[in-house]
Amino acid sequence: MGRRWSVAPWKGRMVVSSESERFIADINTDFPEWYQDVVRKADLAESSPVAGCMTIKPYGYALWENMVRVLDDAFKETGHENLYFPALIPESYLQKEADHVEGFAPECAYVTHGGGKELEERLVFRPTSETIIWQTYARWIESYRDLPLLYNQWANIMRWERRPRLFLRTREFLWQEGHTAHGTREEAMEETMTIVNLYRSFVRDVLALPVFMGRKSEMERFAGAVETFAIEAMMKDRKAIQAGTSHFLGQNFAKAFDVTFQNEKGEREYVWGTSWGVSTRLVGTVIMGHGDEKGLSFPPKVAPIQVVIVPIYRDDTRDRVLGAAHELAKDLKAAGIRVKVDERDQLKPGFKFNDWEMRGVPLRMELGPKDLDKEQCVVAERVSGAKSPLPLAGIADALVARLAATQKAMYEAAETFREANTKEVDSYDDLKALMDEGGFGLAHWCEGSTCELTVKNDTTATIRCIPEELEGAGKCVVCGADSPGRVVFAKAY
RNA sequence: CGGGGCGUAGCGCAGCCUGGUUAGCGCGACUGCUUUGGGAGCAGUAGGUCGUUGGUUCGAAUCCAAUCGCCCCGACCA
Repeated sequence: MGRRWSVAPWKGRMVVSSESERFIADINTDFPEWYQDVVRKADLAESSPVAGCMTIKPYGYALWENMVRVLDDAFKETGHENLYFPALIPESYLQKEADHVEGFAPECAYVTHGGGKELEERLVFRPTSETIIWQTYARWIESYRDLPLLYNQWANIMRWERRPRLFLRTREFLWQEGHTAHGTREEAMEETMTIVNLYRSFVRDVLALPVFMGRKSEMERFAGAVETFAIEAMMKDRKAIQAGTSHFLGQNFAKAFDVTFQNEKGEREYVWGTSWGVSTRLVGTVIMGHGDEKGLSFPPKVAPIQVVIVPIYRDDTRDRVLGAAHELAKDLKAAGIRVKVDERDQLKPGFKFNDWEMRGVPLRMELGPKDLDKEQCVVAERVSGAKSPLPLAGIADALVARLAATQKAMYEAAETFREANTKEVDSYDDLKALMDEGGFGLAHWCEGSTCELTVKNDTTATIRCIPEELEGAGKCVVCGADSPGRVVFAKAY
């Protein structure tokens, strides 16, 4: 898998491989390789001895943890409680909902032996927990007084994917899955929408990425759901990624697992359900949504390290500079900033600059003896590359403000990028051309599966979602029939 | 599951076609000295069942077969 690097002509020699190994592939010409490079070289994760599974390393896990913290608070604020169901599910449970089993059976992993003996009934390692949860809810729910049930769990999931990629599609991954039960259709639908809107705000305000939010077509719907809603973000290669889903389950699982309650009038009714989730795929979403030719670029709100201090010293100034760096770090920490002092003694500052840029740290502080003499430091921004001196007095407040500005700038850049690569198209030829060059195509669709499939076969692009804001009469771009609105077409992860 | 590429030191590679001393190189690691404001230099040290199994041969990293794994494209799929 050798990589060739172009010769820098003025140097008059080949850039040797030892040098180029420090660099990453070109994001514009070799996106998949770029992705692998940044994940590996930034120490986010690596693949494991078991195909398709990954070891998440501390820097990558910290990113996930930051997302988990914000989301978990948001779930609790909206009235949800956490609990935990086991990973192993009796095979027979999975069989009870017809669409569900059809959707998940091909990618299930089974436990067949335990204690040295073959099990009487195989156990499925959960590909999602609807079945075991609804089986249990049947016992937990008796009356309208037990409703709503607003539960969430943080768990690992196993789906035997055929083509795994770190964070984007792994056989084992981490996620949260909310499973709620309600007394009325309206209430369950409201819950579905509350969560998908929560996901949208999270991705916008915390991950700094704009999304399209909308209904899924019947073809793209979750196995067992009546309606699926999703948020779709654009990656730097102009492909779409589904960043979160929220499902209105209707009474499908209640009927499959006989989950009923007595209403105020004493009548038995089936309960209404929802389920919703986001996963470690969000890490991949951030990587591909913000990365550039220099590597990763993390929004301050989730960056494991928000400010890195690179001390610059010689032997005779080491103690002075390092001492000042640690004092500053203490101040920044007190101001709530996630800060790190890069004390690696054997590396030159220049190397560290590039290293932390590749690893996506939003702000870098350079601190040397000359700065200390002037009671200042030099602050460099990852996104703009701009470097400027800042007085040490009041530095914590100044950096808090810069982090906020960076968060905003990153969202705006992502939005500009998405706008530039999103087009309304009104002919099938235009749609095919756009899907070929990459980007989101907003086109009218008659809601027929035949037309949807035609597009998929011709372009490999799919309908990512059907946003409410694109409603309005028109003619289907494929067949010319009446269309209730535009939908988002794109190639997707 | 189909097409293509690849498994040699922690990482990146050469060697294989045309079998033959002790399997090389760069980076990294370790030790020492000099360095340190945009990817440091010199000297020395350690590090390998050549993915695995079987076969051909006096002799296999090299030839043959099988097998496992990784990457890309496609099919399938959150």
